[in-house]
Amino acid sequence: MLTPDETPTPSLDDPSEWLHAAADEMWSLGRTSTAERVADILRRRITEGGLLPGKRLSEERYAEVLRVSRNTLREAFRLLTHERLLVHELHRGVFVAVLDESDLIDLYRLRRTIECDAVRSLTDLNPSRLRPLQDEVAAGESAAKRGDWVAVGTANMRFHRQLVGLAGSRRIDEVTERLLAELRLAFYAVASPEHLHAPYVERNRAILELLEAAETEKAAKRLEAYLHDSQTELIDAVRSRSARALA
Amino acid sequence: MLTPDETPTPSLDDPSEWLHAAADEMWSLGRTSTAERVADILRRRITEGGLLPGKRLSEERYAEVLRVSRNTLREAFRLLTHERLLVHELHRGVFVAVLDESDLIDLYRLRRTIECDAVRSLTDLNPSRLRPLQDEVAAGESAAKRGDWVAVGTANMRFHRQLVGLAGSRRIDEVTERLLAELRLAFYAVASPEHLHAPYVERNRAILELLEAAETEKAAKRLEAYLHDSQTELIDAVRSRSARALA
DNA sequence: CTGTAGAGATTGTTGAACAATTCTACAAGT
DNA sequence: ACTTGTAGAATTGTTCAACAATCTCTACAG
Repeated sequence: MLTPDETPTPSLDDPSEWLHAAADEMWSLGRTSTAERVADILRRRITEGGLLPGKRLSEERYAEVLRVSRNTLREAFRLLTHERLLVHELHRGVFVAVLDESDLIDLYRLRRTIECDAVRSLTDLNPSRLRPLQDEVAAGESAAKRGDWVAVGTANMRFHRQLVGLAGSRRIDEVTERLLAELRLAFYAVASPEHLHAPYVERNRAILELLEAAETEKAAKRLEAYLHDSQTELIDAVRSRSARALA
Repeated sequence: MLTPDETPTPSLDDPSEWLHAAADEMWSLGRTSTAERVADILRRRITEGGLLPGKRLSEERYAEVLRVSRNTLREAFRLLTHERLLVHELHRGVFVAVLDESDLIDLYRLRRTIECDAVRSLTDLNPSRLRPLQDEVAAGESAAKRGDWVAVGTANMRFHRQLVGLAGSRRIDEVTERLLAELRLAFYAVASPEHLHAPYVERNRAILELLEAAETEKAAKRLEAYLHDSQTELIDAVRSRSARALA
């Protein structure tokens, strides 16, 4: 992982605009702690690409705009740091995490073991439990048809989350959750989600159909190939993007 | 996971004693943040069995004895909460985590996939990298010979951490780290570590020797059996312990 | 151009205060 | 005996202001 020093900190985000709407939401909705609500807002802002990797988040500024104390904001920062969306450096502050190529390789490495193992564990699965997967595949296909590539991306994420969820392990779900959240950082950092997500809509369907036919081993193999290809595509995209950034 | 309400909160820990020594350490050593140093102290206290599962940690009391502000202490609590050593309940405080049987099953489930996959990935491994494993096996054997079962337990933990480390993945290492920390909660909650750790000293050696012979698949199979047996033994131990607690 | 000193800015930590919520104990009713 | 309700105590949640510790950046000397 690159430290924020090495990146020319793209600072395209002006909190004074979008945060006002969010600040209202803060105090209307919510039965959780204030820190968690702050974290929710920032998390969404990060995963939706509003806060770019490398950006430093000033305590003073964000505390003021979100109208919470610095202590509470720091609490929210801790939450997001643990989710790896932010990185914290002593006496320097928190930054939106920056993933380099080795991070992507590492993430996919873990993702392959977790997801494939989850699929392989699905012996005699009640077909009704595949329903959420079917829904997500359908959502992805319809989104692709109307060219909504952001929706395709989220449907894809949800498909894989549901897939792992079939294994029925709380901790595996959690690891997957964090994994995908971190990966999203990279997805939103590349230019065209279309090229990145399009081919995987039908591959998800293929995996689903194998599961419906109770061909777990074949499904796992397909998934492994899927993840391999996805990894190389994403890395290529990030590479070409950083090449463009240098030019 | 049981909520603290359901357990008769074993409250055998008196901070006023052991914490004074720790409080000195606080301000002598350390180049990290105060919160992290506090977390280190509490973590060690928990994983070494001084703070029993279910125990509630009062903010006021611990802040006073450790001589840090409540805000800083809460930051430390949050660190440990994310490591799953503590659980936080809104407006009720933090408690040392309590693992039930389903947690143990879940932990071992994840542990099997992670560790076995790590071993299976070890094709053409440089034999010199097995050195740390050999050291830990030796440490375990010598500790067993002199009856130091706590040392056997830690050597065992370190062996498995090193084993996973051979895969060379930062995130897999992290998941393993958290996994083993959480498992230690259960290990220290049972009475006799001897019965629990003794048989695994030689099983670790067997796995090591298979790796030395480059028999990765056989090693993985052995490891899987190891983890299966370890799981049932641990669960039995916890069961008999809770049965005793009821009597 | 390089290195460094010092001023300015930012984070780290504290302690006190008050609000919000939970816990405790006891009284009343069934 | 058991539940229910309700004050009051105790504890956590959150804020604020201040200061300490550390980093960053500018300006200047070499």
